[in-house]
Amino acid sequence: MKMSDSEMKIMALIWENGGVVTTAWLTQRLGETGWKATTILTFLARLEEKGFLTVRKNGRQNLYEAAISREEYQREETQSFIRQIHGGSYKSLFAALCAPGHLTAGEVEELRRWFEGEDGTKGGQ
Amino acid sequence: MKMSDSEMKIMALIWENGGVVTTAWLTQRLGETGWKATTILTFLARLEEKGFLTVRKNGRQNLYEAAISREEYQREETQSFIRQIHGGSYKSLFAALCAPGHLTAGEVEELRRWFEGEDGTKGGQ
DNA sequence: AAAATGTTTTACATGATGTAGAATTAAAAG
DNA sequence: CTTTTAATTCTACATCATGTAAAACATTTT
Repeated sequence: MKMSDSEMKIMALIWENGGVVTTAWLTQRLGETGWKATTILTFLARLEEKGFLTVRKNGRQNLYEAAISREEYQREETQSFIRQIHGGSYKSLFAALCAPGHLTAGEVEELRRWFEGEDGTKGGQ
Repeated sequence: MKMSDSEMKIMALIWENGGVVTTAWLTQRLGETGWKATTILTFLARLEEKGFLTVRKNGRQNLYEAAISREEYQREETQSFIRQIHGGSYKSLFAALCAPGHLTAGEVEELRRWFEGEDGTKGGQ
């Protein structure tokens, strides 16, 4: 299940916050979007339906908490992306990354160094 | 502009073929999908609208040719993916790839070796 | 001219997404 | 304890992408 752009914007805030958030807190942070309160609530409800958030109540207020970490979501999306666009081939992905005009030589070098430090057993940073 | 799954299936055949294809050829290859001729034509028309195919006529037949290579499409999708899911960070992508349960330690090692051979100036694989 | 064949138009259902008013419910105030 | 207030849930709807294909149209063949 994928997040829409709007849903992603909300999840980004929740992930950033790192804990339980209230609608009020979110609404305040989302002020610049111009979204009405009910619009935000709709997105939150959909995020719960999709399994990305858990909701519980405190009095009449809702408390939301991420049900998946940003890293886990990124991992899942990355796997799905490689399957869809690169036919499941990591090499195809790497070739795309290394193509001229995308990663610069310097960036490739940086990643190579980073790679040398990887042992494949530790998780994302 | 993105390709839908059905459109992608068609493009895969065209890319595989490497040259100009006719509807008849495609219809034959797409036999197992069970798509009606007009359905295929609809997908082809949409692929042209989206700029992925060029069409020209030979008598009453249409001739289709890819307007973008598979590699170029993969590059564009990869860039867009990194922006959307990893906030533009290559490191975030790599961290997701190296997370336990995705690439195996052996695959990481293989990629690391492959990376060492890269100089960042040459194109696809 | 008629028939066959390939293409273009038009159509429509379904589902995702953005958007938010209405209705409901629960807490706070009086 | 009743009325107000504030937060949430329901319901609604327009738009767009997608899958699907019949109907209509245009060319060749026969």
